[in-house]
Amino acid sequence: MKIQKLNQNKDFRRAYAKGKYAAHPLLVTYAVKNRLGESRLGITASKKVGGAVQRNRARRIITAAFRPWENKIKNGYDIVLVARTATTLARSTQIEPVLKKHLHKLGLLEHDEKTSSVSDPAVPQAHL
RNA sequence: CGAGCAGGUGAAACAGCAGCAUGUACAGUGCCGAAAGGCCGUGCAUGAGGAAAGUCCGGGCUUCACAGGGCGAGGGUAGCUGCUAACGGCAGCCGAAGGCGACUUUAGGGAAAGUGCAACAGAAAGAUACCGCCGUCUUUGACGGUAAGGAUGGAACGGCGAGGUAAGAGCUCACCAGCGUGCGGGGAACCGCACGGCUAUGUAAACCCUACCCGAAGCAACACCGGAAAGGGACCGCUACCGUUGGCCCGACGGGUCCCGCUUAGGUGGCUUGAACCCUUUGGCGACAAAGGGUCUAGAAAGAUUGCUGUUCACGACAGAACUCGGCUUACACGCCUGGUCGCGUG
RNA sequence: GGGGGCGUAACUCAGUUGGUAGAGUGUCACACUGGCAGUGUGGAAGUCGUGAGUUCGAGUCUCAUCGUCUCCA
Repeated sequence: MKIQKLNQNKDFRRAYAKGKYAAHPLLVTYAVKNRLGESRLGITASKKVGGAVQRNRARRIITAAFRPWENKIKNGYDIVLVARTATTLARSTQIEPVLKKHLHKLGLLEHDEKTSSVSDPAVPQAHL
């Protein structure tokens, strides 16, 4: 199942206002049901994250972390992934467990196998 | 060897796996569509910067306005000569300031066209006598002369010395500074010399004057496709039926087709071959120009070179194209190259 | 991507031709009251976002820079 892109401002605002969310210093995930019969994904990095270089990097890391889960998402959801300041300093391998935990918590995976609770990875420090 | 000056250049490298965008080739009688075309797969090629940034200037391009010329308003620039498509940019030179020097910095036209302002202080801020000095008289003062001295200030009829005088003063003279005229040099800014009257404060990044330049807006421009709801025009019909107005009749409106058209969701183009880049030669002090040869080098639309692993080193700064080009300004870890200068030592 | 504005006391704002920076609210002290509120009197509080330049002298003029708001689909 190919995930569509979410690009309308009204859809983002609907996700923030009505959706369920899960938060972590590296990533915030919002999810809300839509009536399209397919799922859509939006990734945002606000100006608070940094300049264009930092925001592009944050988006790329989150895209890379999301790729393994792309085919396992339930249909009919709008998902919004929000980058934070610490995301710029992280690696995609550190983002992925956070995303997995969030997807489980929000019930977005098709085969909801019972996983052992994932421990939060440490937030990277600035000098790394 | 040390210190310092100027210019140029690079912007970590390599390998493996996975992945993204564009172009191209091939394949499936695959999927969507009336069609044009789009989507899906595999291979190959290409894929951010010196500042891509700030948006401070100047162009290309597009739309609107506009016959041509003049005057005015508003804005900009300001030594001279050149370079350039153009510029407020660049090069060389001149003047001024700084440095032992290599060299650096410089909004650097006009204040005798006019107006304004110069707080406080000071007698007085281009016009003047407060104290002082000198002279005269009707002598606790008045009048006249005087800018050498005091005091105020950022700035006070140029500075300093000598002569001169009642005391003084470019009144006279030497030197310096400034202004004007003449001669000589230079392409010009300007420089040098001579003479003259001895006078004019500062501010034009205050108004202003002089010379030159400028139509406005910007790719979210604009063009095309498409065209919801309302509206306008033309034609058809003016008959039947229905509704509204009306007590009723007549009449009016609501009808159909075509065209125009504001705004709006969406799509396509604009979108990358260009004052382009690289090399060589020639001309020029240089900016740059000319000739010859070679190359095609991002073009997205929520927005593309990234994730993970490994190796090496100098251990990686500032930072991400969005129509495009030439500059300026600002940010920045380090490395390399070239040419001058000063000091010390040795020959 | 491209236009336009605004930064002054803790807060909200004034500040005409450059010449000692003000107002209201708040805050502090004192007085009126037995105490509080309220009123009155007096006081403190400012690198004028930052850095250069012009000028004798910049909140004001010029340039650069930082932050913030807003408009254009």
